[in-house]
Amino acid sequence: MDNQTFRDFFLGFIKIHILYHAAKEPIYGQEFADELNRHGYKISFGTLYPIFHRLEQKGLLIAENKNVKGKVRKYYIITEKGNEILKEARLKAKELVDELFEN
Amino acid sequence: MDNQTFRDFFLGFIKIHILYHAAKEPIYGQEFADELNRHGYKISFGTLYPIFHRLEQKGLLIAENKNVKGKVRKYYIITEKGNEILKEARLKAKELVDELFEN
DNA sequence: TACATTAATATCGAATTCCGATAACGATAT
DNA sequence: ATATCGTTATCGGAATTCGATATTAATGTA
Repeated sequence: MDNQTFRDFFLGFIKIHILYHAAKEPIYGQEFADELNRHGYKISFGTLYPIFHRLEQKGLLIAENKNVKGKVRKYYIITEKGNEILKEARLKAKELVDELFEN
Repeated sequence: MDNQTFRDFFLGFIKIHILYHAAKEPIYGQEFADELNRHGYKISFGTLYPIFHRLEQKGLLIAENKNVKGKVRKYYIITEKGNEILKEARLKAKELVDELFEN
């Protein structure tokens, strides 16, 4: 599968995963991108950061700046609203994927 | 979940579902849109038809015009390449969704 | 003090995609 | 002939995506 098709199909999944990870612990862009890379998923910062910004604007994440070894990191954690959306999205995602395996 | 968020998260899933359905039987736009609607998923024709066109251009679907009761329908079926992509996408989708339920 | 380095976020402009609305199509019915 | 019907195509504006580049702020080092 070429990269363009991959992103076309899976960028939405990745957005849900952002919520999922931000529900478990605070996350920040660089680290999240690295983890995606480790799993073979590439996403440009020019795509990733605006996604964080929009999720924040929609009230699904909140950001907090933190100084770590002199570098400013922007940690995101999920909001209550974000958690509701996450649960809903997770169920829908499961339904849709289960269907793909129905004969 | 508002409609915009929904589409943002799930349009990729829907594209995979297009391949899935076109692998089972010939599908056409109007009918596919109706079925999405029945399941509560709304997608505009201005979005749907270009998706079909691009999947065709990429060689994942092929189209065949058919006259049904005097109306021209464009039936799409999956290609061999499309089938490979579908299988790959389905596995990745399953992995990603399973992860969402870990812990 | 100045300057380079580093980890990280922000933003740019071009290309692509998405969307609701509108147009177009071609066959049948009136 | 023209109205209607089911269907596909396309329009223009908005939003998103992308790779590349700029920016930030603290630290290290000369």
